[in-house]
Amino acid sequence: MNRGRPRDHKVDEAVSEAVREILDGVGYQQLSIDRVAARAGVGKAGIYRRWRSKAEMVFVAVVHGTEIDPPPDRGGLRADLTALAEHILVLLSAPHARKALPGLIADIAADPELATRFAATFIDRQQDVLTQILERAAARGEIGKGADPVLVHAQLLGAVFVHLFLLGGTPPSDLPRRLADAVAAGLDTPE
Amino acid sequence: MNRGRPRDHKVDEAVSEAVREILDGVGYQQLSIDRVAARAGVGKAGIYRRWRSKAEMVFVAVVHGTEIDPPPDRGGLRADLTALAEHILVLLSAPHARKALPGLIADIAADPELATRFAATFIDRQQDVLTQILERAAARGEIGKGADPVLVHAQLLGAVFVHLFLLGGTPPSDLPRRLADAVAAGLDTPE
Amino acid sequence: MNRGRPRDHKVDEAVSEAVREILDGVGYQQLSIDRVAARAGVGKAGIYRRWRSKAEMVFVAVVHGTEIDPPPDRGGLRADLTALAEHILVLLSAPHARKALPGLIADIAADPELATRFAATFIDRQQDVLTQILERAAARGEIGKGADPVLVHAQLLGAVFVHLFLLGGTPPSDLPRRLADAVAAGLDTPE
Amino acid sequence: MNRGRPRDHKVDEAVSEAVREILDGVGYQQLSIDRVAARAGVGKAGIYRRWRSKAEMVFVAVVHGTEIDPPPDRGGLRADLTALAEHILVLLSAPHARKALPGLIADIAADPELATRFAATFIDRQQDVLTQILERAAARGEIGKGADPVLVHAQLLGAVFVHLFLLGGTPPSDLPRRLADAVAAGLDTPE
DNA sequence: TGCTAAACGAGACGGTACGTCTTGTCTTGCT
DNA sequence: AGCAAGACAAGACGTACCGTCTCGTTTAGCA
Repeated sequence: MNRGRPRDHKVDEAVSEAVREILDGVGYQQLSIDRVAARAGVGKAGIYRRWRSKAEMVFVAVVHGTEIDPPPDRGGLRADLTALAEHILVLLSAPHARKALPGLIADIAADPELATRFAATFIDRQQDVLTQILERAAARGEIGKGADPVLVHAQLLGAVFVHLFLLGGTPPSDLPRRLADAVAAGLDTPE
Repeated sequence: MNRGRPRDHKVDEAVSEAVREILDGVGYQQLSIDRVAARAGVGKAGIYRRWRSKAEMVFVAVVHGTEIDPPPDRGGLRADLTALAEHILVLLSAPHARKALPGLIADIAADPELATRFAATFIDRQQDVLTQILERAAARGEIGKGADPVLVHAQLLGAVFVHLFLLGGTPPSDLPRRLADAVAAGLDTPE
Repeated sequence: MNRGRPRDHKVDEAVSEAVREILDGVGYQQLSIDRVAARAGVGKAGIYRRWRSKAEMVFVAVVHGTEIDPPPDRGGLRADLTALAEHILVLLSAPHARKALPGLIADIAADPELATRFAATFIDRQQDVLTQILERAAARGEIGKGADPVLVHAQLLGAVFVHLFLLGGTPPSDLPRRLADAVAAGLDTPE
Repeated sequence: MNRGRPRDHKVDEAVSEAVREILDGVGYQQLSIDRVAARAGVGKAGIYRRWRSKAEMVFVAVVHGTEIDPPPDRGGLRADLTALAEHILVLLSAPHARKALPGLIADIAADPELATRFAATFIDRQQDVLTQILERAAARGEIGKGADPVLVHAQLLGAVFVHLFLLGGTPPSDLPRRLADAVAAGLDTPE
């Protein structure tokens, strides 16, 4: 039996929207629960009822719905990897994500419970996709069977992350292709 | 002409030590300027006189002195890359660094002036080293001349970063070697 | 015509009991509507349906039923006044009252509507009783006719209040008698 | 040795003034620490550094400086008592006091430490004055020596309190004289 | 027996205030 | 002029209540 007044979905939406607006405006560090509540026209209790912390709230507002589709077969390893790298780059360079990610990752790293959730929703999906890509490539005979999807994924995601958040400027537009080429070249001679 | 009392080097040392102790103890987010001042037995003004922000202070205390030596030639591309990856891994997984880096990167990303300094002290050195390594390999004929040190460096650093801060656990001990192998394999065949 | 579900008397009782328990436990300031509702196993709406505020609710739970009986003639002014002072002392020093009164009076003083009600149920009764006592004493010839019941009542009630709530400790057990003596002495020479 | 920046007296003054303005405006219950800080242009920390609670802050702002002077001899018991009653009435019916006292007394009653302080600054002074008055009257032969200053004070203060805070309206202007007469009459005849 | 209306417990809603903590600046007396 | 100490204004933190509301359920009188 469902007791009590049910939660109002409008609150979730208003908060998510306010989070994105504030991220765009002043960034993650200047985003405070008070500010989000005021902007969303929502009580602070309504936020704490849903999320344990600022990081969790932003995580849901920014990362939610970024699930990757099962990757269409583009006919070859390089094309598949390019598509995946492109997808990662688009996710991470979306305006909200770009503003939120460094701070969000810092808070996630300090909160094991949230880290688990982040890994499950974000990392694992991409690794799964990569696993499929590598299996398809192996089936085609492009590469051997020993390729480690975790390592390859770390190279792709890591390289995009470094470009976006450590090198500062806009990454070169051909980054996904060049990255996919480099990674694929490292794979195609079966070890 | 130098007027007034000269700065006391003991302050710098006491602060750096306090920063490292607090990082070890409670991590970057719980480290506050007040706490550092109290722990170091130093006035807050003495800290603000030296550093503009918590991020800058921690940056100096943690990243300072991590300059990489000119890389000894280990005789081959893979060995050189393994050594570099190993170096990066050691830097990033040192206890203080591991505690500080996610938060530090977040604050750096939000502070352009500091971002420039971080890039200069940390990123550029590693890229320089990598440039030397790639030039030596090209001279040996192991690879062609077109290799992009920025991209390769992003793969190395990024992959280590992802393992340490997004995957959570301890990275496999052979990560540097496997990473170097993968990257080198991507370079072998002159494009 | 009485349509709809009638109010459940158990709610009134459960709330009154919860109020008294919480007063005994943590006092008036820590008593909140939420807490009473939770303790009584009652919805907050059920409370607000009956009382406009915490003060009103506590007022009913604590002061209710403290109506004074028509005062038996004890044969003399001093005896009558002692009985009244004793009655007031007992009312005010009952455990719940002692915990509730200072805060309750503060809230009553800030709420004119409630102040009216409090005066009618609490003050006026005592003044009426005192009026009877003074009239009986005048009829006996103990005092003249000009005695002001309001002033006398203020001395009695006020002195008890000061002892209980401003002097802190337990008032001396002979307070009612001594107070009645002093007040009677001030009356008995007809002015 | 006095280390650190000394407290700024302007803060004390600004807070006291803000407290009085807010009391005049909206009363004790609506006076919040946040509101006082904002009105005074002062940080909340500056308030909590000085006072433990709202009650303590208001107590100092409202009751401070109400110390009674050593009472001039007005030549007779009734005149002395009238002067004292008048003094008490003036103190309690001053605008700030009238707004603050009910709530303040409630909070004081719930805080033993503050109750002690309140008794010492407010009650004890008046009792001392009354003791002198009674001793002078005894020396004049107006009354006996057994008069209890505590009881007499409770009658005076209590009666004024009841008039001001329980009866609601403005007390009659001759209240001090009539009260002094009644009390004096109760003392005249040495018991 | 079914219908309607109000009361029921539960708990979410937008707000306000709490008391604490942190930030970056400022002000002492001492060195 | 640098130093340690610590006060300053500002404002965020997470919690607790406020008084209102919205659920699904229960209990009555009326049809």
